[in-house]
This record gives sequence, C-alpha cells and structure tokens, in this order.
Amino acid sequence: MGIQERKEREKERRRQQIIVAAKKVFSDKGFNKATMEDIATEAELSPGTLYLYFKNKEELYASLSLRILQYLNLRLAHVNKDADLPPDKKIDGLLEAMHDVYDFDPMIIINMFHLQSSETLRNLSPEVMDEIKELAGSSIAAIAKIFACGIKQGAYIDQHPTALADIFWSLFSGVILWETSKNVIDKKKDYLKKTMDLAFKIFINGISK
Amino acid sequence: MGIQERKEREKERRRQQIIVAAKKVFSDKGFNKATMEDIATEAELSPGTLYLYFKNKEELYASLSLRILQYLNLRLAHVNKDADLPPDKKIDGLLEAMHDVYDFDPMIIINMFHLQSSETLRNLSPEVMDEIKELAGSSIAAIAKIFACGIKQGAYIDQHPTALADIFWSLFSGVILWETSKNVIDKKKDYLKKTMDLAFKIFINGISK
Amino acid sequence: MGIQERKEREKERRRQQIIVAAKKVFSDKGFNKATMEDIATEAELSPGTLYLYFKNKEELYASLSLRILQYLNLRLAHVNKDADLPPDKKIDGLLEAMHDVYDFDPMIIINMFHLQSSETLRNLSPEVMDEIKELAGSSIAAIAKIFACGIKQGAYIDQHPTALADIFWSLFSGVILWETSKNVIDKKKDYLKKTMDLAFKIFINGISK
Amino acid sequence: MGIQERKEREKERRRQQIIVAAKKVFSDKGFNKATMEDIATEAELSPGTLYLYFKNKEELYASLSLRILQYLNLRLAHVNKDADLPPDKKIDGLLEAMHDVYDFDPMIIINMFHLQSSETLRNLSPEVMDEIKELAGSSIAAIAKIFACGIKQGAYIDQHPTALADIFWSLFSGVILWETSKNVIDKKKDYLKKTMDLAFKIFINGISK
DNA sequence: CATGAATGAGGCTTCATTCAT
DNA sequence: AATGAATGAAGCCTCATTCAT
Repeated sequence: MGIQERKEREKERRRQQIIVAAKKVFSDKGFNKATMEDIATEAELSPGTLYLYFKNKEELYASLSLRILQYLNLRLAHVNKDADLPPDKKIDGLLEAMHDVYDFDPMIIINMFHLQSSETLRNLSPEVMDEIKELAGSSIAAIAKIFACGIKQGAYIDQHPTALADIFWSLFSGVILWETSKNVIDKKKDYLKKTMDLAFKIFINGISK
Repeated sequence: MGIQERKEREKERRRQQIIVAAKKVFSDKGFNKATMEDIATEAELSPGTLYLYFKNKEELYASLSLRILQYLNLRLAHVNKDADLPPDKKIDGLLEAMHDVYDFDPMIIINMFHLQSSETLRNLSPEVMDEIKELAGSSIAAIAKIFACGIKQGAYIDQHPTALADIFWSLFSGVILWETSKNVIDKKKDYLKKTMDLAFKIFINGISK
Repeated sequence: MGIQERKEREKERRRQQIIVAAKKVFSDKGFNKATMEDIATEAELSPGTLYLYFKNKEELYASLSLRILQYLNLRLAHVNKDADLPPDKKIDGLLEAMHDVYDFDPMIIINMFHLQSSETLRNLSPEVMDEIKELAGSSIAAIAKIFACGIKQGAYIDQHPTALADIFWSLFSGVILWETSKNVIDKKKDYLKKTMDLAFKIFINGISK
Repeated sequence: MGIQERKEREKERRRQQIIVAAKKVFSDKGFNKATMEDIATEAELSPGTLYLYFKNKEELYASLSLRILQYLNLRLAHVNKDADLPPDKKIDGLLEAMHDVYDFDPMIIINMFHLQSSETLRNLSPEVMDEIKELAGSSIAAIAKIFACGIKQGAYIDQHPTALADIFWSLFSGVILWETSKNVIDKKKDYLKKTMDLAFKIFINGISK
C-alpha cells in the first residue's frame, strides 16, 4: 500500500522533473530544434528514460500545454467560485490570472500555438488530445462565464459570452506572440507587460456599454 | 531585347509557380513537416530546381511572408494616401485591408509567426531578414498613422499610436491563430470572419473616447 | 570501477574498429569517393554510429593521419633517446623507422597529402588540427635532431638540420607517392622498397661530407 | 580548306581558353571543390559548352596534366638534343627545366598527384590515359637518359638510370608537395625554392662518385 | 527501472550532366 | 556551336526511438 503509493509519487516526481526540463528546452529552442537528448541532459536523465514516462516527443510536448491549461483552469475556477463578486472584481481576477499564467511560463504560451497550429502533429494519442480539448474548452467556458455575468448585469455589450472569451484569449496570446517576435526581430526593450495592460484596458473598455 | 524580357518574365513565373506550391505545402504541413521534395512535386519541378530560385528552405519560406507583407503595405499605403479622409473612413479602409490580407492567404499569416518565433533559424540571408523587418515595421507604422489621425482629432484615447497598432495587429493575428487552432481541435464550423468583425468592433469601441 | 574501465575499453575498441574500416575504404577509394556508408558497412555498423565517435567525415579522416604520426613520433623518440648512439647508427634507426611507418599503413601516407593539400577543408575541429600540426612538427624536429647530431660531429654537410629533415621527408613521401601512382598507371611490379632504399642511400651519401 | 583550318584553330583556342580557366579553378579549390560552373564562369562560357570540348570533368582535369607533361617533355628533349653536352651541363639544364616546370604552374603539379593517386578516377577514356602514360614515361626516360650519360662517363654511381630518374622526380614532387602543405599548415614564409635547390644539390652530390 | 549505445530512415542540398532553344 | 535552365542521383548528417545490459 504505502510502498505502492510512494512508487506512484516517485513516478509522478520523475514526470515533473522531465516536464520542467522539457519546458526549458522547448522554450529555448522550439519544438523542432529541441532534441530528446537535450531534454534528457537538462533533466539529468538518459534519453531512454524519457520514453518510460512519455510515449514520444510530441506527447511530452503536449503535456506542457496540459500543465499550463490546468493551471489556468484552476485560477479561473477560483475567480468564478464566488458567484456574488461584482463583474469588475471578476475582471480584475481574470486579468490577474492571465498575468500569472504568463509569468508561470512565458515561452510555453508561444509554444502552445505551435502545438495547436497545423504544423503540429496528429500523432498525439487520443487521450492526450481529448484532455487538451477539454481543458481548453473549460478555460474558455470559465472566461465566458465571467463575461456572461457582466452581460447579464447590463455592464457589457450583449454578445455571445463565448465569442468574447475567444476574442479575449486571442488578444492575450496575440500580444504575447507579437511582442515576443518583435523582440526577436528588434532586440529592443520588452514592452510586453505595458502593452498587455493597455490591450486589456482597451478590450474591457470596448465591451463596456 | 524582347527575348531578354521574355526570359525575365518566365523566370518570374517560375518563382511564382514555386511560391504557390510552397504556400500550399507549408500551409498543409507546416514548415518542418513540409519537405523540399513535397514542394518540388507540388510545383511539378525537381528538387534541384527550387535551389535555382531560392537559396534554401528557409529563404523560400520567408519569401511567402515577404509577399503578404508587401501586399499589406500596399493596401495600407493606399489608405493613408488620402490625408483628408475622416478617421472612421480610414478605419473602414484598415479593416477592409485586413480582411483582404487574410483572404489573400489565410494560412500564411500563421506561418509568419513561426518565422518570427524563436524556433526560426538565422539561415536567412541578411537581405531577406532586413526586408522583412522593414516591411513589418512600415506596416505597423502605417497602421499607427491611421490611429494617430484619430487621436489628433480627439476621437480616440490618447495613447501612443504605435502601441495601438501593435495591439491591433496582435488582435488580428491572435484571432486568426486561435480560430484556426480551434478548428484543428474541433473541426467545427469556421466562425473566423464573424469573430474577427466582433473583435475589430470591440477594439475600435475600446479606443474611442 | 571495473565496469567503467571495460566500457572505456569497449569504446576504444569501437573507435579502432571504425578506424580500421575507414583506413581500408579511404585507401581503396580516396577521400571523396569513399562514403560514410561505405565505411559503416565495412565496419559492420550503421552510418549514425560513426558520428558517435567522429564529428564528421573529415575528422574521421584526420584521425588516420594522427594515428600514423603518433606511431612515427614514437619511433623517432626511441631513436633519439640514446644520445650517445653514433650518427650512422641513428640513421639506421631512422631508416628502419621510416620503413616501418610505411609498413604500418602504406596507403595512408598518400592520403595524408590530401589532408594537407588545399583541397582539404577546414571543418576539422581546431583541436584535431592543432594535434596534427604538433605531431608533424615534432616528427620533423626529431628527424632534424638526428641530422644535427651528424652535422655537429662533422659527418654531414653544414646545412640547417630542419631543412635536411624536410627534404628527407619529402623524398620519403615523394617516392611512395610516385611509385604508387606508377602502379596505378602501369600495374607493373612494385619496386617501392628497392627504390626507397636507393633513394635513402643517395640522400645519406648526398649529405655526407 | 582554309575555312576548315580556321575552324580547327578556333576550336583549339576554345580548348585552351577552357584549360586555362580550369587550371586556375582547380588550383584554387582542388578537384572536388571545383565545380564545372566555376570553371565555366572563369572561362566566360556556359557549363554546357565545356562538354563540347571535354567529355567530362575528369577528362578536363587530366588535360591539365597532359599539358604540363608536354611542356616538361619539350624542355627535356631540348636538354638531350645536344648529345655532346658534358653531364654537369646537362644536369644544369635539367634543374633549370624542373624549375621552369614548377613556375609554369606551381599548383597543377600538386594536382597531378591527386590525379595519379588512387583517388582518381578510372573514368578517363583510354586514349587520355594512354597519352598520360606515354608522356610520363617519356619524361622519365628523358631524365634517365641524362643520368645515363653521366653514369657512362663514370661521374655517377652505377645504378639503373631509370631508378635515378624516378627518385629524382619523386624528390622534386615530394618537395613541392611537402613545402606547399607546410604552408597550408603553418602560413609561414615560402621556402620552397631554397629547399628545392638544396634538395637537388644533395641529390646530385649523392649520386656522384 | 534506468541506461545510453546503436540504429536507420529521411531531409536538405550540391552539382555533373543533358537538352531544348 | 553555344546556352543555361532543369534534372535527379547521391552524399552527409541528424535524431527519434529501441533494446540489451
């Protein structure tokens, strides 16, 4: 029993160890340039070991998205928990959550798009694919719920909450992507946070009546 | 000589033939999964021929971005040409241009991000890199100019026009990316245009006083 | 640990296995005609494995030169060890060493020239390049030292020992090269050893007072 | 008649034009790194044209050796023409001829060895191969004849003249090869001529009674 | 479970050669 | 005869994955 559990925990710890390493390597080099050996080295494991915990490179990659989506979900659930919170407070919570998600792993957000983009591979096992779908879906739903609350109270324009959520998420990821790519191109200073704040402000303003 | 000219035209036609094929293949498979042989086959040419027109895979890839950026630039220049146009007419022109850019090549927008992302390699010749930088820069500048006009007239909030342009562009590309990836995930219907319209509406509303 | 050591030895054995195969294939076909696949097949390994032991084709190639230079160095050091040996005995030792070097690997001498010729590429890692330089240098120095001894004792003409060493080495390699190429051209019998003996005799005679 | 002849001459001129270009390119880059396009560009012709004059790359390459061997033959024939010249004068002529051969085209001598070495290809047409064999043979024979003369007069040691000629040629080419490769390795000053003089002096001294 | 050496398929790219103009 | 665009075979090398220890 106890021994079973400890094994379980150890196994999970290993998984995390690999995920952390993978996050770093994928962030530094991107999916294709990152090699399994890079990740193994970073995790201080051997390449073979990675395959004991992840079916293949793509599934390992997908796990990162899962991880951040789980975190996002958690945060959004927390915001929605208190049903009586006034809309603007909820919005505050939402924005704070988004900032934290970004801080949680700035680069992985970018990689998530590669994952979702056509480039990425259909080799994902259905289970992982399903889990991603579900988490992404429930994240959007949670955001939509926040907006729905404001709409119901007449604070926001009367649009489908999910559409607003999609746009909000698009804005969030678009800004990260664009500001980051500007840095690659220009090496100038990193205005991301300020730009993000302004973007959110415009968005909230834009949906307010 | 007429003969000289015809050769020139033929050469350009070949380039286009390759670009069209590359666009299709890159869009279908993404940069890394697409092989030069795929593209050659699609273009009904031999692999070696591609290298007569493009230095390497990445430069061929970059050419696609160049092409769409050139188109965007052209359209935006047109909008800015008439200095006396009222801000809201200019905005109309801007939105129309963005729609057309998307129609011009929906998938390539997505690939542009791969190009700019950290994943992308420095094998690009400096000239091509410079040209991309310049075109991207002048596109943003043109968009900023449109907003600047509205700001000066007191129609829009007093923020740095370039920041607004960055956010606008982020929103545009974020929506494309997100809606596209939703389709990959969900295979549901394509709400992109409607979502984009709403996104733009919110944005304009958001920056209006 | 014994286990550590055995692995070390096995790894070295593999290296040798590859080197032996490479020697054969390079000797048969020359650098450019020899393919890595040829070598892998000869070594009964897969192509990828070669790259676990050698950075690239050129470095594998260079290793062969290194190996023979190391052997030459060893032999020459041995000759020079006994400082009191009379000059003619040292010359005997030198000639014997040269013969053995040739026996050690007749063809590789020829390939060494390809390595050094302008044709050869700079893909060699600096370390390997340095090592070759150093070994070649110390070989020549060792030969020069032998001659210097004879010069000091008034047995040989008073010329810079290094110049004599260069000429001696040139003669040695020139004879190998020429006799070998005659065989390619003519397929006649192999007079190399006899020619070499005569060449050395003339040389020694030529530098004697 | 005249028209036929002129065409013949023009064709020969073209051949020479190509040979000159090939000499330069092969000398700069070596056989494998030199491309037919390089040569065509240097000759201000198109790649296709080269194939009107030479069957393939290798045969073009072989022509260079032919050319220098022809020159050497000519010079040696001249030395041997005057049968009554005393041996030491003939040697002077020989040495002078060798120096001129080197000046005629320093690098091509080196390439000749690549040509003759195992690396080089059996693709040569039999005619070209035969011609090379013949020219090389008659050059050696001419050199041997010079030595034979001295042997008969009792000035040189009694060895087979052809063996001496082989060794002489080996020495000559060995010095060129070695000094050149030293330069590649060391980038130091070019001592070739001085070394060559000393080498010849030692050789002559060595074969003298 | 962990290892890490070995695999081998497959990609990008070059370039000698051809052939329609 | 000359051209030069097109060909396509072939080479080097990488790296995800496996498997004997």
